[in-house]
Amino acid sequence: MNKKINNFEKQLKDNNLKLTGQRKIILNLFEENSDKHLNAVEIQKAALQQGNRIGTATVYRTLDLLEKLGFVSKINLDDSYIRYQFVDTKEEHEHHHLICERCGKVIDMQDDLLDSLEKQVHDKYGFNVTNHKVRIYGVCKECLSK
Amino acid sequence: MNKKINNFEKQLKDNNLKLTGQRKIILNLFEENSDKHLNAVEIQKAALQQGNRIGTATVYRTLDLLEKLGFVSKINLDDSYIRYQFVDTKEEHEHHHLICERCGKVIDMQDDLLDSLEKQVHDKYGFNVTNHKVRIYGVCKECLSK
DNA sequence: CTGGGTGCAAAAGGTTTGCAACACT
DNA sequence: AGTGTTGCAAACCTTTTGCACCCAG
Repeated sequence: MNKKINNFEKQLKDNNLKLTGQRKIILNLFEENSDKHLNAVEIQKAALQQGNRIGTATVYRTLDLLEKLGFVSKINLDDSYIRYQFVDTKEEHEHHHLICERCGKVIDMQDDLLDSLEKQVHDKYGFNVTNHKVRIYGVCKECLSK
Repeated sequence: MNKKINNFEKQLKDNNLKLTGQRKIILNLFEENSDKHLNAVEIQKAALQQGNRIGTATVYRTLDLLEKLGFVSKINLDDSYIRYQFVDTKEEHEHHHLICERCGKVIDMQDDLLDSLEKQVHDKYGFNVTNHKVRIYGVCKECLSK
């Protein structure tokens, strides 16, 4: 229970940083919305709905911090926002996203389907792969059945 | 020679649009820089270097237009710009990008390595794939050999 | 107590929009 | 001639920064 907060507290201490109320709130929001892909504005609104007013600059600075500490990762859905998503520490690479072109839903895809691709890219381009970001567009199951 | 401009002219006519000097200049810039991934500011500067002053709004509106007509496609390299690249009409999907984390170079990758992936995604998520965007991060051949 | 953190408001950076003048067709 | 297009400047939207005040350790 709240292992993430404890881990967070430890990492902050290790870096001479402080566990503030605002940082707790934002980390908790990510925990509660681990299926979503939040941007700064959405975080601020969500906090406000819980009765917690957090300044805009603080939200942006906290997002930077959480990313640097590896608790969230940036994702880009081409909508002019920088979005963030809770990181599952078990994942080796970032996971990927299926984006439905009808309803806009974004489905997380855990599979690491690109292992074979890395070898091909290395052989053909002499390129040493460290990570990859994949967005797959199409129509989701629900929209297909309508 | 200049098949692209002729095709462009035809498509514009079909849509009751006009072939203006600015549009020609911008399309030519894409042709001359088909290996690059230009943003609006870069286009404007490149035009100016050729002695062609084009207004900012015109650049943005022309990029929208070229994208809608299918001559260029948006690509996102996570650098806060909307970038565009000349579309090779022979390609079925957009092509993908290898991004070197040392020198920043972006290499185009024509291979459609993800055909098998589409089937897997369909079987597992009931998701009907229409397109995919892949960015692969790592270290390029030149940087590796240094 | 003291250095890191917060909130405000201003600035920055990229893109979009309104409008009068302009130029393809 | 007439409609689409341009350029300017202002507006917009998201993110960043400076600074005085605040609070966790």
